[in-house]
Amino acid sequence: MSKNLVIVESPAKAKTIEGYLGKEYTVKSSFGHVRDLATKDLSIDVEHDFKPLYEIMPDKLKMIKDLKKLADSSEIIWLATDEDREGEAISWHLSEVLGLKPANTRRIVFHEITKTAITEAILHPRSIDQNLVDAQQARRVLDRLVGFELSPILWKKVKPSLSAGRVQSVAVRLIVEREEDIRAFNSTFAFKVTGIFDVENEFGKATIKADLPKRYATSAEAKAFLEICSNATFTVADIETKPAKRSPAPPFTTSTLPQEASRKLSFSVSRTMTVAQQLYEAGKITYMRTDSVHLSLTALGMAKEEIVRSYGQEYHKSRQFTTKSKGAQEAHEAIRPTYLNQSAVDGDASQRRLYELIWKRTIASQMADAALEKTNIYINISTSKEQFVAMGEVIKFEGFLKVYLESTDDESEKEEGLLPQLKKGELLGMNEITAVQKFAQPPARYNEASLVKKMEELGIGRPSTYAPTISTIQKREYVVKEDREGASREFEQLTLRAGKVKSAIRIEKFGFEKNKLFPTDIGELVTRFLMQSFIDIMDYNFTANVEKEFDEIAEGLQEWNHIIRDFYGPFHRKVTEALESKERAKGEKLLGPDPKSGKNVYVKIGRYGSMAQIGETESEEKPRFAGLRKGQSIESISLEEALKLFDFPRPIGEFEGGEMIVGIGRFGPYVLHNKKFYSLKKTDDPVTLTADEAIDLIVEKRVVEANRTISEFVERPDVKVLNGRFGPYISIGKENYKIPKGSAPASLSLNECLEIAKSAPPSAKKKGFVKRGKK
DNA sequence: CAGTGAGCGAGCTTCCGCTTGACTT
Repeated sequence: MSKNLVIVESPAKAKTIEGYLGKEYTVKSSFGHVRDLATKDLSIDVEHDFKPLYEIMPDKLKMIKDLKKLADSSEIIWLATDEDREGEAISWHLSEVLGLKPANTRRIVFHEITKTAITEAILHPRSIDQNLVDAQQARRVLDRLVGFELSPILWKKVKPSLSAGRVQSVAVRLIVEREEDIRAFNSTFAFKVTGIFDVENEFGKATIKADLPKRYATSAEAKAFLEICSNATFTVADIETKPAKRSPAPPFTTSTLPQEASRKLSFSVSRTMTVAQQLYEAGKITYMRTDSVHLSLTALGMAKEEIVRSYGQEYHKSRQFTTKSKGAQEAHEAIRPTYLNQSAVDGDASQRRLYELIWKRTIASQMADAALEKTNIYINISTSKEQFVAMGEVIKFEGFLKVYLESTDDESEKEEGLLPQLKKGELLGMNEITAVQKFAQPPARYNEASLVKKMEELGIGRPSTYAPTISTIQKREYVVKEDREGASREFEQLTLRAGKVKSAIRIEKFGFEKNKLFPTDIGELVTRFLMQSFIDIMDYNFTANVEKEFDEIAEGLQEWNHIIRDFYGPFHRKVTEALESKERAKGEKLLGPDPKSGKNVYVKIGRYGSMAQIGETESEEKPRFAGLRKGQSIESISLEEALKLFDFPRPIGEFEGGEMIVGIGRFGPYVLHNKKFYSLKKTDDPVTLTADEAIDLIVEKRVVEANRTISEFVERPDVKVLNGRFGPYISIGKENYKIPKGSAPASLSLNECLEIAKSAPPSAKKKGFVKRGKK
């Protein structure tokens, strides 16, 4: 048994550190938090200074038992959790549950995982900072109070199983409000004039493209301008060149990495985080959940060496960036390769690509500025006071651009290249001038990565929760991520060529969206509901404001339960008020009368989601109901579309003596035949589906079913080897089992199947192990 | 997996932040 026990948060870190410390030290990890508020009810004694009721998390019980054994037999216990609020709290909870004594307990922190940093930390231990721990308790208690008092209001007043919280509700609000802005957006237009001119001088022949800074509001004005140009001469009025520089972006954090991985690699936020985790565990990159852009001295040194070696001294420039985001805690470094001389790693394609991105970004951040030369050429029009301007950009020294350039979300980036050589006063030949009707763009919808960016800006959520929060608001069906078809519109293009102005009407596509976040009916309804009664919690600055209070607790200027008391009083009154006074929110909307019956047609939110209704709920005669289909919403559905929903179920013919009926169910449109259900394909339309198409569906499914069974056993009809979505598996009754690698599924005997089932680990679906956010 | 929606009432749901696996049909 070694003399010293060191406890860190992550097992990967523990492994590395153990190597640095030698055999006098055993290094273990806590796997994050070990104790939390009990899961049942509030678990906060509101009457007695908000005393929290803590409980060891069920999946940590065994680990704590093992740690306790080790701690009891060690001379000194070193608590080396992260140096931030949550890390301090983990150390405190550990010392409580392990029964550590101050005499032989040391709290240490280090900022980078190197032998020097760790030995240095061991030389300068301190004790647990109770103020910082209290700031964390305040954070934890506040989140529980908000979440567990708001959610039940939604269950009663909107729909069961909904949730609300300090972070998720504000994230949903961002998406709802962006959608409202887009709906309210009035697309104005203006005519943009561009000229193409011919150049012919001692440097050769070329063309030059130049824009008119002035835009014209109407087609008539644009046309008048082109006509003025038709017999004008064009001369170079002025040539302006000025040097410019461009600097590299800071190294990655948990917010910027998914943004770039989304833009450059089309990764979702969760995929980026999963792959980054794999790289971290393989020792390839530093920790991936960080809000810091700081690089260690070791990293700076490695970067310099690599850059000088590969590109030369003049490409290197040492930079240290400072973190600007609200509420950053900086317990870690920026995300960077562990070894900067490795520009590539082994692994699957995702790992290699993400690593390359991280490597380039880190290296570029330590490289020299790019030197540019910007050129503006102004072109006079003999018949007008307006001027055309051509803009060009030439790279004089690549600097960091040799390695990496950050992308932007704005796709309409200007390409500014090299301009032909010209002289002041030179005459240009007019090739053509166009005036194109350009529509203004509405605000852009969020995608996952840009939502993370916005949340970081507002200080909402933490690096470890960005990805889970995004999946929570989708699982609760407040938000959907999807593609939407755009629409087409006409625009006018006027062209001046050979002295004549011609007008053409063209068609452009616009509004196409891919993988964007849209609010659902329920998301909009819940946001509206919470905004009415809990505007302060929905405020974009709520988190930033409470963070200031937590900081005061951390500095010892305030008692944590006083802060909570001041918050809880008014908050709880509003909760009671909302429960007593507010009506059930249904988001009901009247679409108009049903032409057949004359009764009103409504859309509203019911227990199972959005639905349409014909007739009144209060009337003697029961109303008819029909669920809205996927992609339809209360906000956008028309009366005609709503009425179509009542055409189901619809008989469409017979097959093998049984009637076929098309219907729309919870899982989308289907055909019912002989008590069996057949889902329609995405391309099939339930309104127009014919009997022949339905028969195709039935036959097709039968083929799949026939291929599903690999083997059956006469002795045990409940045991089967089947083909599933994830490959072959064994099904016994209602349980399914994985087939171990190396055994051929088709040749498994009944005994072998039963053996596999027996030795299989127990199902993880037991209570208490269901992951957050999953249903 | 499969067609609900009124109202009654049982018993359930829910937060954020720190960490990894286990395992899906």
